Amino acid sequence: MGKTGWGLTLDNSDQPIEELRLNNPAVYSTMSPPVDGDDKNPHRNVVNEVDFFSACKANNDQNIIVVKKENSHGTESDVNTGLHLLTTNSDQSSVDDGGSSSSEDKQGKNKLKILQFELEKMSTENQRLRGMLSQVSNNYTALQIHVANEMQKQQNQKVDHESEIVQKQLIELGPTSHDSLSEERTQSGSTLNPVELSKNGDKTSKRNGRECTPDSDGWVSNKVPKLNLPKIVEQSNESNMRKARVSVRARSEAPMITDGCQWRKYGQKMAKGNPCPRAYYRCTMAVGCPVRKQVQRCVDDQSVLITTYEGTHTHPLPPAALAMASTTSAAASMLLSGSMSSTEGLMNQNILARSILPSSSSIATISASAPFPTVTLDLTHNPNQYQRNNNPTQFQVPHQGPLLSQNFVPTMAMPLQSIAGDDGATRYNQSRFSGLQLSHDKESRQPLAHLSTPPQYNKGFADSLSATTAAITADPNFTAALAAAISSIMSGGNTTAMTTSHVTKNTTTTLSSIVNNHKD
DNA sequence: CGCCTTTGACCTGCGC
DNA sequence: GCGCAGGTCAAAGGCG
Repeated sequence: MGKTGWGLTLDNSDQPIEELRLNNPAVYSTMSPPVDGDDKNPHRNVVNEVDFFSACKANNDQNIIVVKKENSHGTESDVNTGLHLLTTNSDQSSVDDGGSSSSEDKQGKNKLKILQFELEKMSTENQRLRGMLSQVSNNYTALQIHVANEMQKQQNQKVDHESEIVQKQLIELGPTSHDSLSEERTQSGSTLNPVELSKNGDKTSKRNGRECTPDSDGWVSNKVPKLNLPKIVEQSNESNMRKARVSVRARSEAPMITDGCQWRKYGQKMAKGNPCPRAYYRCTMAVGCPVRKQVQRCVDDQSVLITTYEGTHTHPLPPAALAMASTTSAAASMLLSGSMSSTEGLMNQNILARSILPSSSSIATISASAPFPTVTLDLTHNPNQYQRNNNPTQFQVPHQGPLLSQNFVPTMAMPLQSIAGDDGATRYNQSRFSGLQLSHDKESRQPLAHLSTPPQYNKGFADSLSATTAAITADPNFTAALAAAISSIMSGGNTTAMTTSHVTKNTTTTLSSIVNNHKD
């Protein structure tokens, strides 16, 4: 993997010029052929390499001029210049050292002006990079939702196909084999006519039927007629979507975390073993949106709010809601795709672990226990403490035996965390993931109270993507993590939507360079 | 007046 | 079959 040393940090507006001087030569030393002092004319190449963004051409043209001056003095034979303007100025001053004091003043003023100009230029560049990062973030979350929807569509088609085959078999075999086929369908996890199910007194079939039939899941009203087979097939997919749950544990004094969506409370129940009632909400941002969530305080630590999301939004989401929605949607989709077979499921859980919970500082638990596969994101942990004891680049599948070691690819969990507080950087430091733990028994997972973060951190999710961007740009490590995520995803083949954007592509190049710089 | 919350009733699945 | 628990519905009331 070739290193690209784009040395600009995303939040360098306040940085001294010296840092830029140190970093920028790396860009040219790595992204363009080495420029020797007496080369014919490397500047054109340099410009081409620097020209990440078309809008930047004017600035680069400025660079050309300055670089020519630089080399014309011949004071730095091995300068890989580009933005190396300070060197130019110092060179000039050194040439004019023998002049009068007034000329020194002029030189000083010129130097100052050039410095100011350079600073402004960098600030502009930085702002543009921030904007692009924000756009990348938006694109990525949108892409996540799109992928989730596509996966759901594929599942729908698959189940529809199975349904057709079953219907053909029913026609061919006649009514006598009807019941046995129903049983087969039940056990294979495909759709089953609930009327036939009710005929079947076998308890095993009944249990399977709960997992596979639409009426078993609350997405579809219990009172909905259940005789129409195609409808049931359709509903079954919907209920499949609903089965996957994403649970978020966060400290909050508020009765409900603000995740950018509008919710309507439709019920409240006392759950067994918990003195705090469980509240049921459904999304009201669009009519018919199937997304629901349950909110309940943790029995062991009532400052911890457990929010469980189910379903996928069927409507456009505001930026503030995209992070959470895409996270839950992706988690649900991947969990569902992972439920196809045990091997595939395990594999997909690994993918899930990487794509949903990878950022390195929160506990994530995937529960495969019935009736609903659930991913739990634990945002209540102090990442610094936890990271001392857990290698953030590894995650475990306890029931699988050997430790599966993988490099994390931070993705969706970061915007999720980033909206979890008021101050971006602080929020991130307090809530970023500290590790990943996969478990097949959600009941056995105990909250780690000793790792708690201060309760004030999660007074409510700030519903601003700009806040997310601020959090990203404020922390270079976070930036690197995000860069790794995006560049990894894009280089890994998920580039269909992203490559359509020139800005996005360039930003990814930039971000991947940031990652490499951080690795160094 | 419309939206939201509250709350008791109801339905369903599951264990015994 | 019965009871329990989870989940949902819908009427009633509150609030802006």
